[in-house]
Amino acid sequence: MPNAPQPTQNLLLDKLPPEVQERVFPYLEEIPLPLGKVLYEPGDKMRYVYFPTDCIVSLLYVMESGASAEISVVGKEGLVGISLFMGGESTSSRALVQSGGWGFRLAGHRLVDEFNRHGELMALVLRYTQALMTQMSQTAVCNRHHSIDQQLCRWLLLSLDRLPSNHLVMTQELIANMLGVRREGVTEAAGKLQDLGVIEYRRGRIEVIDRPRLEELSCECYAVVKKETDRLLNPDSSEDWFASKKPA
Amino acid sequence: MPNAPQPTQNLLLDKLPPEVQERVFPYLEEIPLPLGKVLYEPGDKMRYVYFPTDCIVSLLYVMESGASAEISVVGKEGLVGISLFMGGESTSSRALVQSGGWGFRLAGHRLVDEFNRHGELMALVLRYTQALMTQMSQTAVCNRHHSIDQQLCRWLLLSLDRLPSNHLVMTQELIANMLGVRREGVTEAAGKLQDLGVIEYRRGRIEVIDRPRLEELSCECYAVVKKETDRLLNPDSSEDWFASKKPA
DNA sequence: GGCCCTATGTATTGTGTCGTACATAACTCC
DNA sequence: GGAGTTATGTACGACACAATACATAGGGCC
Repeated sequence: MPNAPQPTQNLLLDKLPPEVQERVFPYLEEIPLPLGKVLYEPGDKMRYVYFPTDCIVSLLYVMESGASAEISVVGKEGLVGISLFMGGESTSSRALVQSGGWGFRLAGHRLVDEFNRHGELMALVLRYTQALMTQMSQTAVCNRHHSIDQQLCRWLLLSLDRLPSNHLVMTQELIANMLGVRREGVTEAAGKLQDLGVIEYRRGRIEVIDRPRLEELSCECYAVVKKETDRLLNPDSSEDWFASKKPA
Repeated sequence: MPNAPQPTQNLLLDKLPPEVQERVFPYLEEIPLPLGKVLYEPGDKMRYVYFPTDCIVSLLYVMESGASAEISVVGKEGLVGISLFMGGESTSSRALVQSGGWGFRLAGHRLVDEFNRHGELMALVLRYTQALMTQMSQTAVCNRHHSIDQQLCRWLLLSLDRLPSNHLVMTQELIANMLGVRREGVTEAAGKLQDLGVIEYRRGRIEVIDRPRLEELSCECYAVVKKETDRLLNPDSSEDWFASKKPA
């Protein structure tokens, strides 16, 4: 984990106009977000919103049986805790750090105060929320219609977009929990991708070698989410939203 | 279809404070929403929002292959066209009338104007949007983990809550399209429910006989969505939100 | 009443994933 | 370096659902 992150590494914070940044940034707290940290549980009244810079947070639902399924992921393009400004103050899902790193947190009432100014922050976080809904929708579609092989490709691509390098620190067991499938299913799918030369992995680490091929092997779900996120959050440019602040 | 619906049959419109109703209601247009009508296609810039009174609108995604999957349903508890105030102006899904009836529509700019007053309407539609997200999330979970039998129960219950009586005018083929499964799978699941005395059906019509039993047979997904919707939209009361305006 | 269209019923075969069990290999820690 | 722990590999039977094919029956329409 590189230290001393900047708030502007988070793409939402980066995009705020200077006067909003002046109001908000003094209250941001730099905070480590290690793998496995739970930002909130179902029903928890939220006290903070989190702006990831180089980590990934999964929103997932855990069933009565203990089985789980990932609903969406949040990285540097977004924020965790939308229910604070949506009005619900809690959700029925859990927010779990899936890839460790850093982020900034902001007291809930500070965010709500700025939201209530009805300015650029409000517009931005609402558009982000719509992008998140697209991701949730497509997760539902993907769970219904696509094979584990395809879903693993989608998942790797979503993760890759949110990370500064082309490797993930991640066990197959953890991926299986996210996708809501058996670990053995992930082993088999990952084995195929390795045979094809698309990824290379060792214990707890996956490196993506051939990203274009990975996109070909993925179902359409990744592209739908990516395109819609670019459209909603980066309307002025056809450029890749995630790449726009990627460190060299 | 009964005619001459009142705007207040839609629970969101009903819940608005009188002064907001006075501003908004004059611009509402009563509109028939027959089975199969498409309110918008993916990417369509929305011109109206729709407030169903006694019909059900499905938000669904249609894949390149032509296969489809329902993301969520909207009835008298909600509105169709949230992307107007979320800022995206379009979505990647299709809105299709799944059970015919009536509703009211409002020009998009009228809704946005009222939303921008930052009053009760904004708070209400944002909370509704969060409820919709819960439904989308749970659809993803349900698609991953639950059997067709369980999903059919969930789907029947979601529909029933939004309809004025205990029967649905609906072919098994249509249900299969919504759930994203084969029609034969629905036939089998419906046959089991009929054998159990939970429902009765003939060509294109399903009557729910034993709703409590249906809730028992359903997966937890229905209850999660129901409880969260009640919490978000009916915070002052522990009463059933959907039943609160149900005609006798 | 009889015809036709469409909704529903049923059967067969194939495939993907699950549940389970166990083997092997990599990394850690002493 | 060796032991223990954890991640990954592999195999086998069971099952749910898909794909396909075709039969039957309900209800509208002439």
